[in-house]
Amino acid sequence: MSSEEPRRRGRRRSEESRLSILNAAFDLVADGGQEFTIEGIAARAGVSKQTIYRWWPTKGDVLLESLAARADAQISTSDHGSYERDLVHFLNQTFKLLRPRGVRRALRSLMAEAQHNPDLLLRFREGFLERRRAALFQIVSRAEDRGDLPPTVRGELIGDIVFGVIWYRMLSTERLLGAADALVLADLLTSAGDADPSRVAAPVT
Amino acid sequence: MSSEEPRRRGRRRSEESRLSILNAAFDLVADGGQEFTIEGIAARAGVSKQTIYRWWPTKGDVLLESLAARADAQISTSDHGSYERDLVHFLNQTFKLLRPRGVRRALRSLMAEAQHNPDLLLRFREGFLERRRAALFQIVSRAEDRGDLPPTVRGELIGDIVFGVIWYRMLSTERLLGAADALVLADLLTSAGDADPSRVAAPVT
Amino acid sequence: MSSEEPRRRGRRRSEESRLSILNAAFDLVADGGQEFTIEGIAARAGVSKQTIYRWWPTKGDVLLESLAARADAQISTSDHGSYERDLVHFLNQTFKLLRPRGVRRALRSLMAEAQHNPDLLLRFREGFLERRRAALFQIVSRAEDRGDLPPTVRGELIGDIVFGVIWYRMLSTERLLGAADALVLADLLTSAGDADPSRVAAPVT
Amino acid sequence: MSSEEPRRRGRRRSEESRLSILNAAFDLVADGGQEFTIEGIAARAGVSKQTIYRWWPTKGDVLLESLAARADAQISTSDHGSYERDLVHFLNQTFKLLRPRGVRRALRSLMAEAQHNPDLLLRFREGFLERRRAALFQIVSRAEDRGDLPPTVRGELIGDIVFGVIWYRMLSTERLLGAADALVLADLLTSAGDADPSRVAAPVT
DNA sequence: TAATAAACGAGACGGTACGTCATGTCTTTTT
DNA sequence: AAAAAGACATGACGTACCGTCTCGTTTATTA
Repeated sequence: MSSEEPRRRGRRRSEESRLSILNAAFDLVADGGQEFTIEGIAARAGVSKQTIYRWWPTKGDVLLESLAARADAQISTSDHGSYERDLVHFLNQTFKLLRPRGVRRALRSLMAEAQHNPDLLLRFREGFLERRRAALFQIVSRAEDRGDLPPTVRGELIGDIVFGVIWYRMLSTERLLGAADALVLADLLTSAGDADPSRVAAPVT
Repeated sequence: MSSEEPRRRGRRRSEESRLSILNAAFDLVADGGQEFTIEGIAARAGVSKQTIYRWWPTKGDVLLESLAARADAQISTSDHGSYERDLVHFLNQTFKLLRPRGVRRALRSLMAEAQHNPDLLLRFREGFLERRRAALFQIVSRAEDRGDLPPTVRGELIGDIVFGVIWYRMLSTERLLGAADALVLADLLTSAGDADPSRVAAPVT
Repeated sequence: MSSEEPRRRGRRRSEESRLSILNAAFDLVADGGQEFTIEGIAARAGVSKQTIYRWWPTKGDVLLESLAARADAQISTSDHGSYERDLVHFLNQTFKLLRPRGVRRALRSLMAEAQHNPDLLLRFREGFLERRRAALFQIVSRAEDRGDLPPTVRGELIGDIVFGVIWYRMLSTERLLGAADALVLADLLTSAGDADPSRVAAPVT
Repeated sequence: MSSEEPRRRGRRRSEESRLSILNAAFDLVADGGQEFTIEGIAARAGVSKQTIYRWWPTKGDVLLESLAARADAQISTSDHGSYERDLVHFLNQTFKLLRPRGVRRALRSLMAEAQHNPDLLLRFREGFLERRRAALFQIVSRAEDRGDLPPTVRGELIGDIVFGVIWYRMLSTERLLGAADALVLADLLTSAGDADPSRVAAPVT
């Protein structure tokens, strides 16, 4: 166990500062007032700017660290017996995470930051987007093992559709995704795509 | 009828300035050097800042006007005989529009701008996103008229999937969408989706 | 007689505009709010900027024209029998003209404008300052004719002292000059200054 | 005793920046090219605008600080045996200080600035004008002690006349004051003024 | 009575400087 | 060391005026 890095010299990094920075960053962006700036974070966290710069390359990275933890903690990929039921469960968990306005604002802000900083985009992808995809693919490969996976919609496209719809909605409107959307999406992804025109879809808003 | 605005008094707006501002804005953001600023646009267009502020509320709106024109001009929704063929054609045209790096950069930048300015987001939605959706829905309603539209994927979800995939890809990676993706997507959207015909889709919110 | 400029073609200069510009300029500067700008004058006078630029080179000149008229109208140099009485009368008239805060503000503003525009300073000197001096020198030369003029204080120095004190007070404080000051100043300028002619001037550096 | 400010925390004010700002301001205004602007000062001093705004409320205050130092350093009020000799000495020193065109330009510019900013005028008065008057009054009170002071010209009027003539000349013309003017002025101020000793001077406000 | 011409209001234009804000770096003192 | 405090150079922001330049309209003089 122990061993743990050879115990560096000097004062140790303040866990208190770290946490108050992460919280300040999230709170500021969640509140929606536009003062999401390094100076604003420092002021709200009661911390010097230098302390932020010492540990994170950009304010986007602060946000990223803050959000990645939340997502990992709140979305499971447990087995519910069938591909479709797993999917519905996954989607509902995800939609629930996105219910608070502040969370959506934070994610939108992070995605926006990443657009004019390629390095941050990379870290965002690896530290967040790909982890969400990996979670989804646990479900997919379990379905594959079960022989549950339909032939039409496979591979990366599944992730592109699921997260595509989620992000597109989040970025372009304030309209939330809900349980009904989870059912329709799961249905689409599990249907074999082989012709029984007798079914009638429900009317869409 | 006529109507003909009553011919206002003073000097008229300079069409030359207007165009050079739109082009300068697009060029700057397309070049990727991060100097996409009002001052940069003004300098490159040979125009005073005030002239920009007089006609557009934010630099995002300049970009929006510049991009909306391009998209309208380059994507048609012509009839190719079947829903699937129409879709493939639409998707390929769209993917082609997005081929140049500069166009993608401009769209990503605009989407990013819109994230911290709700008013701009509104204008972006109405002036761009909804117009793209409307184009797609011409194809959809033609399919409906033909009796070509499968029961599973209908209504707003079609747009959410199509544009969701496109935007998600564009915002999170540099990987282009191509002809193969067009076929798979079109196939998905046209398949009846009835592996388990007993299921009934729940109503969508 | 007549002669009268050969009567140019076209519309004649609008006396109404001219007056409302002069008044607007004076009022703005007298009110003390800092909006003493060409645009402000135009707006308040209900006139276009071009009309101001057509007839005056700078806003200082507008003010100059406005003030010169007032001074000429209100200060006479009538004969009151002695040099000293003429002086006292002249000073009191001048102090009275300067009593309204707005007049002082306008003069101060004009003097200030003239400091960073040599051409305007020239016009200010000729159109205002020298005219005030000339008025004073009517009194002085009348005294000379009478044999009333003391030997000590003569020539330009008289003007420098009188207007020096007036302007210095006006520019550096809000303290008004009054009747008592007129008496002391007149006394100083009329005293022979010959109590002890044996005095020797000190060596000059 | 000591008192010694408790040694504040962060980085200390840069004396180098302070001095180059003061010099840049003076040089710019002395050169007469009209680019006496905050941006110009910053550029010439190799300093950011923010650093100027941090320490001085207006560019006039920069100039004031620059000029006050010079005047304090160059004008003494040493004892030359008599009131008149002291005065002549004081005047000649002052005239000498004003000999360089740049110094006059700077003072005129400062006086002009102060005219549309009452707060600056206050600081100008206390930080400059009143200090010059105080210097002069050292001479006057020494004369009083000696019994040297003539009855006619006393109190504030002395300062008003001396500085009135100086400023009026400086603001309204380019004609320099010289040794001859010093003699005449000193003579005027030291003459007993008793052509008609029966008259009594009125008290000055 | 038509043509010509100057002056007018309105208002857009290219500019310059303003004063403010946020960035990322650096320096000093404290823990 | 690491932290808080805070000064620094940089650079963009959005605003205010500057002086110039069209426009369409009005008023006068000349043909």
